[in-house]
Amino acid sequence: MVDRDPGFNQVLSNRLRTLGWDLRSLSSPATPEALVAMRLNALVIDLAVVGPGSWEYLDRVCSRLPGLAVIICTGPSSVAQRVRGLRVGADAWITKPCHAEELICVIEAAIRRHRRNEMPPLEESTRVGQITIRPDLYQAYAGEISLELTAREFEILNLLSQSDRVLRREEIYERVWGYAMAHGDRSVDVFVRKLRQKLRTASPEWNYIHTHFGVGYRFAPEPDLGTQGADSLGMPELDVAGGIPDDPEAAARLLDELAAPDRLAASLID
Amino acid sequence: MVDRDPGFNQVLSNRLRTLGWDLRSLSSPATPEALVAMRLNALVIDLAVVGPGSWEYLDRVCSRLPGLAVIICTGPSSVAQRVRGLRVGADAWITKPCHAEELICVIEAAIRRHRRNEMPPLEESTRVGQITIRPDLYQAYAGEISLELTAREFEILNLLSQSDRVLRREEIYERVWGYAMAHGDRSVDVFVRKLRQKLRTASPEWNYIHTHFGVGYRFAPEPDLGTQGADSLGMPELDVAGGIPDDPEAAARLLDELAAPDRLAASLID
DNA sequence: TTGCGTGTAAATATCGTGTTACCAGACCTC
DNA sequence: GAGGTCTGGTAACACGATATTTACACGCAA
Repeated sequence: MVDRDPGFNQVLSNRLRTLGWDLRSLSSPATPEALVAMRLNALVIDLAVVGPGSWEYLDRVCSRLPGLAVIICTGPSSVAQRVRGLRVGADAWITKPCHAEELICVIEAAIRRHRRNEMPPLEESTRVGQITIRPDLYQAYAGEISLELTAREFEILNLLSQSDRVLRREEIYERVWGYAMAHGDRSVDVFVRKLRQKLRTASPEWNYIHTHFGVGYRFAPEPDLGTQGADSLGMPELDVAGGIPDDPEAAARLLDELAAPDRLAASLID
Repeated sequence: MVDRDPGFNQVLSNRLRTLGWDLRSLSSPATPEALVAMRLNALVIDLAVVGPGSWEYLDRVCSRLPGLAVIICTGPSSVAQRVRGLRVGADAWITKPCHAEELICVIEAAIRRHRRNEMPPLEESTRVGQITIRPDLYQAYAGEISLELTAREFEILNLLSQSDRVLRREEIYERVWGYAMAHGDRSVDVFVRKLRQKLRTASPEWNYIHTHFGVGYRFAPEPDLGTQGADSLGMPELDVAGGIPDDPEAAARLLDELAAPDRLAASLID
């Protein structure tokens, strides 16, 4: 944003920050090259700040950054001025004073247009344990060989792998299926079973999906300690990844477990 | 244009015709399907003509034709209304009365943004497998001989070949046809079949388009190992690239396939 | 009209999904 | 710790969803 009005600046930056936008506020126009370096999505500019030579400046900016959304937000103007600004390459012209919300909508509309035909954000493949998850191929691999996951299996694995928390069945169902889980539905269990089977055949010495009894499932790649290490310690390793869960119910359960250590082993069937 | 004001209509149509635009003037809103059939670049609409249900109508139009530039040109309105219109998907909101010239500039700006992203700058001929894709001729070749692709077939092939990802049908449809795919539409499947057939006759020993069940299609030229020695052996050559998998389950599956060769083709749809 | 490209409809083949039933293990109460 | 109850794991199966293919109708242009 290039603007000198402190109030306008304040209102807009507050609103945008709560929306999670990254705003840079300047009180004088930057060179087109500087704008390129900023890697902007949109530019909101008050022509009064630019002063004489506005049209030339605007022209240079628009031709240097054809993909940039340019919104002119300035004081009273004539039709001829607005026509000229739009012809030069601006995407919209807003007359001050204006509502912040309306300006934001106009910016969004301009960016939306620009974004529409861009290739979707390249989803990176992630490695977890011995498994590679490739969202671009809707598939997971152990080394080079595919796990042959179905679409739904992949979505569940992908969801689980993106979080260290314990996910309740209802949560999983709602995020994968897209609607609320019916009471008594065991679909998630069944798919977790299929996933586990395919994970086990592809990478037998690791455990990936852990059961939290009465709660849900948690994804965490862990080398399979093969049942021999646990006895020697005399007590199971207490390593709830991520510490105390955010979910108050799960936290309460954890505290219960700490208070009754004799029942701890049972809760970690993993 | 959807508007009932005769004067406004007259002025605008005169001006647009001298600019060489093709204008269709309606006095009542058309269904999204009718708009699709018109193959428009932009839609200028007075919400007063739509009456109640304007937002729903606007929503349907914008989601059905994501590539259409929508300009709302209507009487006095509140900030909330304008915000809502823009949020739903309109590109601009002009308040009547307005200057024809300014409205035209706004339309131009919206179309300009839309057009900019339409044609990928890539005009070079690319080679994939045994096929050469020539965007400048709208045609693909195997060596010197043309595949005789139709325009739509070529566009789909060109789109697929530019990405290694799995592309969902809706994605393919929207980028090739230019508007949202109707539910249950199988056009993409049919064109993929025609493409596959032409690719197979031109280059039988390669596979190009791979099906990802429940997801979509992916383009990747891969030499097709097998199917040519099959007759002499009386059994399909089982040479899945990489030989027999280490994974016991996959190996078992291969043995199953050997036992029931008639099901082999189906299992190799990839 | 004919020919061509395009899109729809229907038949078929195949695969995936989710239900169900049953069993094993875990939890709770006593 | 024993018995009852509940939760989760497993397998089989029927149904529904999805893909492929063929055939055909429509629109457009020569």
